Amino acid sequence: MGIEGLAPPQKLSLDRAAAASLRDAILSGALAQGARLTETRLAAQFNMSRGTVRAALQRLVAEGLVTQRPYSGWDVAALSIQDTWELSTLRASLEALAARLGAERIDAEGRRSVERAFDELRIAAEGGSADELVAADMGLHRTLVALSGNRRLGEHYDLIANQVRLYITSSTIVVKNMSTVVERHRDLIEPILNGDAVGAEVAAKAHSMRSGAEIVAFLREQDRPSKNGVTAQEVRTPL
Amino acid sequence: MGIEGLAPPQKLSLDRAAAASLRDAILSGALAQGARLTETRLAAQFNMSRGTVRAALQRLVAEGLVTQRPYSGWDVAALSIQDTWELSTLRASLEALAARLGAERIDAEGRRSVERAFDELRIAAEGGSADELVAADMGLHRTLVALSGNRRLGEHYDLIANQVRLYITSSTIVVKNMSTVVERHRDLIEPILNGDAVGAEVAAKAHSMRSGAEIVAFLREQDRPSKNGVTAQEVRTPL
DNA sequence: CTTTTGTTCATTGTCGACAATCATTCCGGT
DNA sequence: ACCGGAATGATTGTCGACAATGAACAAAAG
Repeated sequence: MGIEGLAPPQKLSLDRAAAASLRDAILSGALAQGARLTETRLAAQFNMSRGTVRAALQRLVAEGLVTQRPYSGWDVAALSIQDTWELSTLRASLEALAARLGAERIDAEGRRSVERAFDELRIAAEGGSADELVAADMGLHRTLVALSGNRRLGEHYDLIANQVRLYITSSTIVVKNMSTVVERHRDLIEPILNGDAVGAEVAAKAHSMRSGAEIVAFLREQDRPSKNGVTAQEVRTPL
Repeated sequence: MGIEGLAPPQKLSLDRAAAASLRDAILSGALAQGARLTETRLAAQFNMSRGTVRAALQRLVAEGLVTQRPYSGWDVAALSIQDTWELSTLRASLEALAARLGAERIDAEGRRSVERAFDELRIAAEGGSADELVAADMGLHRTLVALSGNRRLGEHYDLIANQVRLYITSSTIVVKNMSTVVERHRDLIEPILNGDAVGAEVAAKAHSMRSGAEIVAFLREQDRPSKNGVTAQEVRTPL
């Protein structure tokens, strides 16, 4: 047994670090959807070789945050309304699966982790910023997915959740009613905590579908002409 | 509108070509699970630079067919029984979703494509080889997924289906009863062709879960000690 | 003999330079 | 003015060399 509470100083390889930096920039909205990414410029900004940023970009392609057009360039992924529908549908399906599995195998420690995440959400809903609320929301969902005990499910969920974040942060969706958020998540976690597998599955699907439908409705309402990333604004804030 | 069934002569970039070659070798079983892959040797065999094979390997990592151990090496993915369970569960969920969506929006052309794929399966079941049967089976399922109209669902499904292929081909699972295969798939496609969404979802989940359970049972029966890729046999046939 | 430490070697990580490709621009012809 | 095609510039694709790292082995201490 190692020394308690002493994590190894994880040294990321350069390309991983670069990928992390780019990922943050994209998910925070600093890099707009559809923005062009050139290897040379990134290499200069990051003080590293082009091959290294190339590796980083390929990682992000695998995550669905960047698209590669051969011999032409790399773009920050631009999501159409069709894409948001696809992502919402997929997310609902995966969360429903996770909820069912989680309810089947939840134990004392699992309950604690869920309740802890739920408390964080409550706190954020009362006095936190919008960003904190979004973070707590995603944190709770991630906790539920982890509860399923299915590592691959978690991986695929992360991929999708990250892409969902793409348009959540970019469009700064405001939550109408803070207390509603808490209520909804209480309904979501209750059957899981009770070990009610089918109830959890139903609740999770309803929860995800509703939030997905709301996002799609919000984007439709905006009626922005960026059906396919036509806007392609440049970088909002420099790296 | 282009000429029917005439795809442009896609010249893959070198790293894509290398990735394709490696993918084939892995999925065909020529490269055993857990086999070590060294950049230098592959570069020599493929007559290309190390950086290029590196890019190819990274693609395969994203597909879940290869694992990367930093500063240490690349391995062909080795799946434990836990992994097969995870993959089966995920696949079942995605196929159920696809079946429901497909049943909701099927049209005349969709019906034709499904029936065509089903015919191929029937033919393969009667007079084809085992490989052909597996290919037709996967083809039918892929057709159903495409029917959902959800591109991302297709992408995630492909990732999982490829990993499933990893242990299907490696363990050469033999089908006991050819006619059973056809029967089962008839039950699967019938509600979809009828536009029965909930029936399709139920049938698809049942179909996938059963096949997954059978595979897990088969692997358990084999009781091979490769719980975590400990076997790590070398390359069976040279590239 | 076991455990720890030092060393060597194979392999990955990173880099800068050159080649292939694509998008644009410019020019001549009509 | 309009259109086609060649030149041009920018960007990605590919390569070989050097540095950093980890794993296996050997040596020394207990």
